[in-house]
Amino acid sequence: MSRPTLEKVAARAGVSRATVSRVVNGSTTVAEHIRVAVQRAVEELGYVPNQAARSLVTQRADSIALVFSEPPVRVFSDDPTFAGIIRGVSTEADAADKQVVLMLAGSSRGHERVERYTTSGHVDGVIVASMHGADPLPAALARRGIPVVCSGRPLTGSSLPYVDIDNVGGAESAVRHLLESGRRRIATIAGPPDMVAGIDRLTGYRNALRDSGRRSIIAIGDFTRDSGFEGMTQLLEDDPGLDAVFAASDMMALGALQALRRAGRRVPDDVAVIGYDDVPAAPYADPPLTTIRQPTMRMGRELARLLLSPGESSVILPTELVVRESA
Amino acid sequence: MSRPTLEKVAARAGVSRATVSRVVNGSTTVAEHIRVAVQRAVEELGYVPNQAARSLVTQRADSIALVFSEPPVRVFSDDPTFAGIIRGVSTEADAADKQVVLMLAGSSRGHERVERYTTSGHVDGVIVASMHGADPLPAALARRGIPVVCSGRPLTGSSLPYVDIDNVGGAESAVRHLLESGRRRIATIAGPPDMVAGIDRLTGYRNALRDSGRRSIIAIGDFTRDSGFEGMTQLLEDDPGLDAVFAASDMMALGALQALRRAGRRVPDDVAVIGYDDVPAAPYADPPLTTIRQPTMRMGRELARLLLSPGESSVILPTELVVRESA
DNA sequence: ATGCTGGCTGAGAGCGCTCTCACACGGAGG
DNA sequence: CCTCCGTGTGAGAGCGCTCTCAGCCAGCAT
Repeated sequence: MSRPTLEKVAARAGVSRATVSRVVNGSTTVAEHIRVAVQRAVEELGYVPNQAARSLVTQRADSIALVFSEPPVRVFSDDPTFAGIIRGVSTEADAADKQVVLMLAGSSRGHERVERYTTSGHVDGVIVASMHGADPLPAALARRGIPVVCSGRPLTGSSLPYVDIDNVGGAESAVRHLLESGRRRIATIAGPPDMVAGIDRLTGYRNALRDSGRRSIIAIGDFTRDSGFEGMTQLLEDDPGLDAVFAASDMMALGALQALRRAGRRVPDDVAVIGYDDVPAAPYADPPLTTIRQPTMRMGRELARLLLSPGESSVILPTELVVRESA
Repeated sequence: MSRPTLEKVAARAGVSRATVSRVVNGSTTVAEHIRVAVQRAVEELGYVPNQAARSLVTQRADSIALVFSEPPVRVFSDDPTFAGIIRGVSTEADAADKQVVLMLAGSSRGHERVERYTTSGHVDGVIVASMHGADPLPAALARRGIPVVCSGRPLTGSSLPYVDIDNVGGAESAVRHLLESGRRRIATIAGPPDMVAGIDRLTGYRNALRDSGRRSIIAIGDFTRDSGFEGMTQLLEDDPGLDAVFAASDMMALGALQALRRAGRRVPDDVAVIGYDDVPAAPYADPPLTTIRQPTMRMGRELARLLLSPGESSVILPTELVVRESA
C-alpha cells in the first residue's frame, strides 16, 4: 500500500503529470472542468505530494527551524519567554505557509545534530533562540550559508540580524519605579554575566542608579530560584539597611521573597521587591510580584518576519512595568 | 555558492559517485586509501548530503515527529511532563540516529498541518503526546499508514500502541497515604472528565476509598490553579469537616493551599493536602507539597522505543509517592 | 594456460516531482 | 485563405542521491 504519486493521479484524471502539478500548486492556467476532475482524483486517492521530491527540485523545504540552544529543562521551565516565542513564530510562519520545526540543541552533540539537519536542506532558515549571547551556533550556521536570525543580541560580534527586548530599558524602569516610590538603598540580584539578559539588566540597574547618584549593591545569581535565595541572603548581610531589591528574573525574585521572609522582613513594607519576566507564578506570589513583562509573542513574530523577509534590520522591543504588591 | 554535490566530491577525489556514497554511508567494502581520499574531499568541500535526494530514493526520512496535541500554553506550563517526555524521546532517538521534530498541533488548523507534514514523507513515525484521550489525531495518522504511538491511553477505542503512567495506582497510593496517616474525611479535586489522567486519577481515588468504606467528596477542576482554588472553596462549603484533600494535579493543589489559607485552615494540621505531578514549584509551596511523581523521562524513552521497534506492546509505568510536609 | 573465485569500483537507472519548452487549438486580423 | 496570437496542455529533462548490476583485476586451483 504505497502512497499514490502524481503519475497515478494523472492517470486517473486522464491528464498529464504537469497538469496535476499545476492544480496541486494552484496555478490559474487550468481549465475549470479539468481542475475539478483532478481535484476529485486527488481526493479519491488521498494524494499528498512527496515533500522530498518537491524539495529536490525546488531547493526549498517550506519549513523553518526554531532552535533552542539550551537544555530542555530551561526551555520548559516556568519561563514564559519560550512559549511566547514559539507562539509568535508559529503564527507568522503559518501566515507564510511555512512549517515550524522545533529543535533542542542543549548539548554539544545537539549542536552538531542541528547543524547537520539544517544544512542538509531540511529547512529554509533558522531562528536561534539562545540565551547565551556568546553561542557559536548562529555564526556556524550562517557560515554554512543558511539564513539565520537570533533572539537576543549576539555577543559574538557577528552582524547577524536579531530581535531583542529592551533589557536595559526594562531594568531602568524597574529601578526608577523603586526610586519614585521613595526607596533609597536599592540592591540588585543580577543574572549571569555570560548572558545578554544578565548583562543588560545590570546595565539598566546601574544607569538608573547613577542618574540618581546612589550607590549600587550587587549580588550575582544565575536566574534560578535558589540563586535568588542565596543572593538575597548575601545582600542582607552586606547591607542590612537596604529597602529595595531588583531581581533580574522572577524566579530569583521568588527566591528573594523566601529569604526575606526567613529574615523576618516584610514585603513591601521593609523591603520592596521587583522581578523580571512576569512568569505565571508571579501574581500568586506572597505578596504578588511587581515585575517587568516582555512582549514575547511579538518577539516570535518579529523573528519569523525577519527570517522570512531578509533585508529588514534588527528590532528591539519595549517592555512593560506590571505593578502588583511587592513594590 | 551552491552546496557541493556527491558529483563534485567524486570529481575531486577522482572516484565515482557510487564510491563517495559508500564512504559517506560507512560501507566497509572500500579500500583504505580511497576512503581517506574521499573523506578529505568531503572535508575540504564541506559536503553535507542532500536529505531530500536521499529520502527520495530511500523512502526514509530518518526523523520522527513528536506532536503535542495541545495549545502551547499548556505544553510550556510548569508541568514537567512534557519536558521529561521530550528528554526521553530525544535520548532514545539519538541512540537510533534519528532526528526528533517537535510539532505543536493546538488548533484544528494545527491538526491539519501536522497531518500534511507527517504524511508527506518528512518523518518515519509520529509520537502523539496528547492529554485528551479522545484526540482524533492519532487514529487519523494511523489510517494514513504512518506508524503512531500515543502517550497516554487513547480513549477512542483504537488499538494503537501507547505508553501510559499508572494514574489509577498513583491516585490509590496517594489516598492510601492519607488513610494511613489517620485522615477520615478525604475529598478530591478531580481533573477534567475528558482526559485520561482526570478519569483514571478519580478512579484511583474511588478505589482506595471504597476499600476503606468511606464516602467520597468530589469537586471537578481542570488541572489549573484557579480551578483548584475554586474546587477547594466549594469542597469546604460542602463538607466543612473534611480533613484531607487529594488534588489530581499539583497546580490544583497549589490553588487549594491558597483557598485553605484564606479559610483559615492549617496545612497539614487541619487539612492534609496531596497533589500529583511533582512540579518544580511543589517543594517551594507553603508547606512543601506531598505529591505523586511520574517517570516522565522514562515515558519518553518508552515511547521512542515503541515507535522504533514495532511489535512491542503498550507499557504502563509506575509512579512514586513523594512525601513532603503537606500530608 | 584456463577457469573461478572474491573483493572493489563504476555505469546507469530511477525515486517523485517541477518547470521549461514545444505544441495544439480556436479566434481575430490581414 | 493564411498568419498571428493567446490560452491550455503534454513531453521530457533533471534535481542529488542510492543501489543493483556488471566489470575488472588480483590470486588461487585446476
